Amino acid sequence: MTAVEPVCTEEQLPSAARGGPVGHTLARVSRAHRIAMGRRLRDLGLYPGQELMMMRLWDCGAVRQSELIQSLGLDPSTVTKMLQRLEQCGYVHRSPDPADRRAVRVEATERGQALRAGVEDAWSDLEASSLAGLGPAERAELARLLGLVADNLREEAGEAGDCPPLNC
Amino acid sequence: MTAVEPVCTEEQLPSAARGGPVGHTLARVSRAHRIAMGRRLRDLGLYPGQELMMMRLWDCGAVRQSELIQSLGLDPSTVTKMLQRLEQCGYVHRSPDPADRRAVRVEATERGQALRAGVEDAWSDLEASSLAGLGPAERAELARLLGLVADNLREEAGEAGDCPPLNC
DNA sequence: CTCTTTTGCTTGGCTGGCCAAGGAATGGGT
DNA sequence: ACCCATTCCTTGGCCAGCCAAGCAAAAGAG
Repeated sequence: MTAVEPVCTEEQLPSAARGGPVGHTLARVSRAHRIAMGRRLRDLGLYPGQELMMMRLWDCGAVRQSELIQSLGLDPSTVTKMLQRLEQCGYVHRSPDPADRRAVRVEATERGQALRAGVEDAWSDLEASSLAGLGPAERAELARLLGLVADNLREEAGEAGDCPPLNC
Repeated sequence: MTAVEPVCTEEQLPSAARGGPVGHTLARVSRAHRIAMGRRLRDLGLYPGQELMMMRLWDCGAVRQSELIQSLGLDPSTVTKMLQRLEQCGYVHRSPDPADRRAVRVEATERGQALRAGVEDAWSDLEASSLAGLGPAERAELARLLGLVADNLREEAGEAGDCPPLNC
């Protein structure tokens, strides 16, 4: 079953998107992916997007907020609000950095740590589901191509000279 | 999967995302893509997401709101609010459907039509920028693989039996 | 002809995410 | 020592997008 079924294929892309078929597909896929992830995360008590922040905290332990902002590539205000909510849920603890009174140190609480297994399962599960039918070579190729696009977009985003020390 | 390149490649993916590297990259790429698109759209007076709705209207002329919902795959409430804003901006006109007093007919105004060229340019431009360095074969492969993932996700989303008449 | 279900859309509430503006603290230059 | 630029974070405002409820009209039972 190679699924060449003439069923519904292209989801008829808008003619105005002729100039950007890949981008269009990318947008659709990503939204579906996010929704599917959100469904899994809801059972864990998280909203889509929060899991990425928690991952960073699981990896890095206590971290300055600015490093979170950097590593996630998010707007500072976004991070502030997300952390406020995560703190209110008890997943995260914030404390003033003694060495720099402007800064805030963030770390996952025990409740936050407890989410890790569930989140990892959710990601693995979704990965399996969304890549079903793709062979290892195809998966690798998809990852590679997405990486290229990511590089192009990162470059266009202005700050080409990225890749900072990342001391975490 | 070799990819042990010490450069900068992977944007060091969180270890908790090991189970879903493709999904993780997908999320990042898509966000960057959306932002880059938003930058272009702002000059036109649109917010990211709205252009997809306008495309549909450009293609279909007057359309029932429910068909918009269906074809975009969005939540009804999302569409309602987007249309309210687009209407307030004068890009869209909404009128009650005489044949079905529950329904609403939507169409692009002249001001809305006027956006078309700009949006198409924006999409083409972003497509070129984001796919720079990829050959035609790679682009096709990327589109194909994304399509497969889209199918998988659509299926998982429950309503497998989709593919409605779509009389537009 | 009435009662129930289904369809279409709206409102309210919540999150992620952006930008713009602003307030502290730090650090660099003179 | 001083002042100014930079960094770090917060607040407010706005939009896309979700879900849950709800209301009105249309389509199906009975």
